[in-house]
Amino acid sequence: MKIGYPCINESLDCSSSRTFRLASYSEERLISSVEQNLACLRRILEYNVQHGMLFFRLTSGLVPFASHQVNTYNWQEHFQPTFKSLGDYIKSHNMRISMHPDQFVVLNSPNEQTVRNSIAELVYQGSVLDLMGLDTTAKLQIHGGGAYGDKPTALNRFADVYHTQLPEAVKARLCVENDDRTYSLQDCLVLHELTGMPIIFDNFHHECNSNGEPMREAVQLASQTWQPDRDGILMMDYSSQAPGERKGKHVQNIQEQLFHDFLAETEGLDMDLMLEIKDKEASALKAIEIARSMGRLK
DNA sequence: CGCGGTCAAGTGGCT
DNA sequence: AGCCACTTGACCGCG
Repeated sequence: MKIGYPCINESLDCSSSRTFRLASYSEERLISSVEQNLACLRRILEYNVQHGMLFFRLTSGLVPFASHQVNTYNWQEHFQPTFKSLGDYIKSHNMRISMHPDQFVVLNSPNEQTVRNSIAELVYQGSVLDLMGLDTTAKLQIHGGGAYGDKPTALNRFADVYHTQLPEAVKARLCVENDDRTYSLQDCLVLHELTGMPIIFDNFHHECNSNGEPMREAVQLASQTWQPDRDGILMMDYSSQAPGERKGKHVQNIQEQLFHDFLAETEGLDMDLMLEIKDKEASALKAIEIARSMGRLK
């Protein structure tokens, strides 16, 4: 098991997602931002290794406007050595990496332009992992998208786009994650049947939106969609409800008892855990201690 | 230098 | 009808 956190390290005084407004786009600004982002990413990865956190989600903002038409610069070539070096560091420390394209990536949108933009974004994010030289256990996770009042049709539209429009380099990394209101684990299993994509399982979304499967059974169902030699072991997002807040809001700090209970419930199941908790590495560090105390982590 | 408005992009649930 | 949340705030102009 590896444990990590997404995108941002709050202990370090740098961000790996520096950007700028579209109105102030320039090649110089782009190059300067990417340089700073990759330098910060290096520091974050080093911090993670020092603290035993071997699962990390790269921010979508590493390369500003990477999939926007304004950006015609060949940043792939310019930064290839830097990406390669980062990838070598990741591999030499046996880290697991994911990326999570944001909510604007909707493969089953009825709007063709939205689909085209979504594919361009997936190509960008996949190319970051490719440039790093990471194998296909490094994943891109997206949600099922909208239902548009007719979920079966929307699911089929997703599968059609998957088969007819996605490059192989994206398909090799793409995973679907159950979301908290539209596409439950069962819906994702349908998508898995239609496409072969593995399912990234989110325990908190499952608590918000499911068909009643007990947590252990749900983890096992998702785990079965991962081909070990192609995909690696199950990736999971872990979180819990912020007490007193509206349903679906992520907690600020890890609730240690709930995390302990989750590990007890999933004993013997292999997975890597991404802690989607607001305070980032602070909770990831606590989670690592708990997992160690339960013999789930060295 | 701190604050508030705004920023490439989508969708659905809540108030 | 508009706001909010979502895996993640950061930028920019103004006082």
